[in-house]
Amino acid sequence: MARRLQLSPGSLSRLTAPLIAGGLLREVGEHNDGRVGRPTRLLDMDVDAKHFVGMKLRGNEIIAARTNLRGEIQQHRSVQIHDRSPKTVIGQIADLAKQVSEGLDIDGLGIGIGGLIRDREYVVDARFLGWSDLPLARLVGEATGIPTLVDNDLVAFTEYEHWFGEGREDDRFAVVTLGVGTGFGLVANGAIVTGDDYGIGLVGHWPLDPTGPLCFAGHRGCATSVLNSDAIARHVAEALNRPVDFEGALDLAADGNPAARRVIDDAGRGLGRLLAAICNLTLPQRIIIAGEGVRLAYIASEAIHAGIAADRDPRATTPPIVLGTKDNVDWCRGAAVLAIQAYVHGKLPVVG
Amino acid sequence: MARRLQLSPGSLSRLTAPLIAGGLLREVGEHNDGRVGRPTRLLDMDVDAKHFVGMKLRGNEIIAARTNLRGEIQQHRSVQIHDRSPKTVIGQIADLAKQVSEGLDIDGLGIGIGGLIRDREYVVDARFLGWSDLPLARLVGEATGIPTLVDNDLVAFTEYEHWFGEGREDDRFAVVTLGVGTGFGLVANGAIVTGDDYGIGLVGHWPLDPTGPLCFAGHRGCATSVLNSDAIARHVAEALNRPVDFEGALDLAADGNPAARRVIDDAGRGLGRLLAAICNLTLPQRIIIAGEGVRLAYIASEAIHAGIAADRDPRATTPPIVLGTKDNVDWCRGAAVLAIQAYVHGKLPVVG
DNA sequence: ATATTTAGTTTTGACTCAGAACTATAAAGT
DNA sequence: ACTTTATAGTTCTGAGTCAAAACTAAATAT
Repeated sequence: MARRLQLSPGSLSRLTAPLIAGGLLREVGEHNDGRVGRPTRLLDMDVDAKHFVGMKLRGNEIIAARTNLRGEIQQHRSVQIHDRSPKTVIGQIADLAKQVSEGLDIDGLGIGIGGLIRDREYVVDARFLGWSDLPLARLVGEATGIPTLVDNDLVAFTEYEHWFGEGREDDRFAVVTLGVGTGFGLVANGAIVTGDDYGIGLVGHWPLDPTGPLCFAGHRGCATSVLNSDAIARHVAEALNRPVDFEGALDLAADGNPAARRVIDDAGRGLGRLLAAICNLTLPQRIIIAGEGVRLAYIASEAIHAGIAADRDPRATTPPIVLGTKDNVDWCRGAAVLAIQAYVHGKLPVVG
Repeated sequence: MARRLQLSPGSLSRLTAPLIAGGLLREVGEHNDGRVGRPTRLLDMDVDAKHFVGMKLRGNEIIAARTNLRGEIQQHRSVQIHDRSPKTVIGQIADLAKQVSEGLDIDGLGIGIGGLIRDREYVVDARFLGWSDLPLARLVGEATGIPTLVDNDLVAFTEYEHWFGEGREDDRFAVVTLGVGTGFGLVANGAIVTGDDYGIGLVGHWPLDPTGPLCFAGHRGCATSVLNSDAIARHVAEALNRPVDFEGALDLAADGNPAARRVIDDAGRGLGRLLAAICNLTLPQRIIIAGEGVRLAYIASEAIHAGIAADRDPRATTPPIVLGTKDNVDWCRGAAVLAIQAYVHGKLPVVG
């Protein structure tokens, strides 16, 4: 279905011709829904015409994936970080890029990092790696020969959802990630909302429960103390007086263990209040919850909706809340989208 | 200073010629900063070439103002509402429009209402007037002969700040209004953020203080119970056991009365926490505080900053907070901007 | 077999833009 | 006082884009 969005058929021919010649678009058969007349020639992007690599840097691990033009993962691999010095890590990045490319030509490399990044190039501050003021994109570009872009991992993840994920139809949506930290990303008026502070972790100590436990920084019932997977595991372990990890805590809650249920529901209610705040301030058309700890949102669904209801006007409509996977490779798709966007916009940096 | 923003001088000539001929642009002398060469011919908008009227509808009052193309007020007037039937109010609107126009040709009329408005035309729900599903813009257009647009009062106010006010340089800013209700407006990525729920009063019951008083709806320490001017006056009056109004309460706090100071500081701290939430979620470049109750923000400045600090990462930078006036006529400028925008975009509705 | 309907391409004319050529107006040099 | 130089601003020109029209292609309907 060659839908001509606001474009005359003449212009469409003119514009698609070079893309077909260049191998980016391809005719994929014909379509005729029983009506009279010549059938339409279906055009589809040849999403495998180009390849990109996305990587997520964590404190002790690099995850890498090769994707096509749509951010779909074709190959992935990870490696442990033992030495956090930029030189060593950049060497590991270059090796990993070579491994996941499998000899294919890579058009761009995107890297997502939890921290403060400037201009999709400089790591201003990434404390979990001990890095600051590092021109990472240029260094990796030189080491790999691939045009490279860097950004905050949540920016990258949000861009993925915006271009190819659950938010692709929306002009306005929010992303919340659960795990060892709580992340937030926002798209409004068709573009991601960022600022100089982005990457500090602005919702990490959001007050969720005035009667909740204290976090290390002294906030009562903040996201870190109520919602983080470590905190949840710890609270359940303390209640049961035996070691429990995050997944174990969720299992117990799902099986009806009252102590675990209470901790999980407190977390769910807190998350709901955060979602209510997001809805009240940013009026999203959709909320996407993802991250390693997303299973919490599946198990505490009722508590989440109770938390939302507590802080919203009863007349307000709550947008659909979609839950993603806990797969860590998803972060790589986000990182790859940084490169895909630069490719599409003709903004890929020149290497060498 | 004819700055050609991304435009060749040739195009600039072509584009400005019809605007000068149409009377919208005007040459206002020459300028030569001592350098060699022909001096630049300065162009300025003839802001008085067109006239607009903005009105704010409240429960018992209509405020109207005539403005120029820049939303600057040239004349204003108000009238009491005794009968809230649409027919009567529309008649008053028409009278008021005629009075403030003073015989001048009015190019557009904007109306701001606290409530749910659709398509800048329909009043879906304005409970303080008891109106619902009223095609107000069309009816007023017919009654006055002036192309008319309606929108939520906060949308209108935010658009004013966006086009001509404190936010005109920013791509991203927030507006908070204080008074008998708490209002919130957001501009992100260069455009206002609204949704179907806008107009319900989404921050009205925002939780500000877990130990605060209860509001009528049963929320502890919500914006209605902590921040509303009525609530503040009541709390001070109860503490002093004598009648006090909002301005009186502020006067007492400014003079150092401990009970008043405590109520005002609680309100300021609560407002600060709301501002912190806004900053954490929307990363504004500026926060504008206005409304009838804005004096609270002047008097409780320290408490506000303490409230912000409580809920923000210490590394985060807080944007400039600018305080507006408590003048009710400001709302009319917002309403007029609705018409100015429609005029500039060529979207003024046809009347008759 | 011909007509009709829908899809898609090529042609055409209107329009926009940047750059070049040109005109206007100042200060600086002789 | 006249010429030169620098800057501002207009008009002209050629490239590019677009929608509409004319035309070609491929299906069903009669």
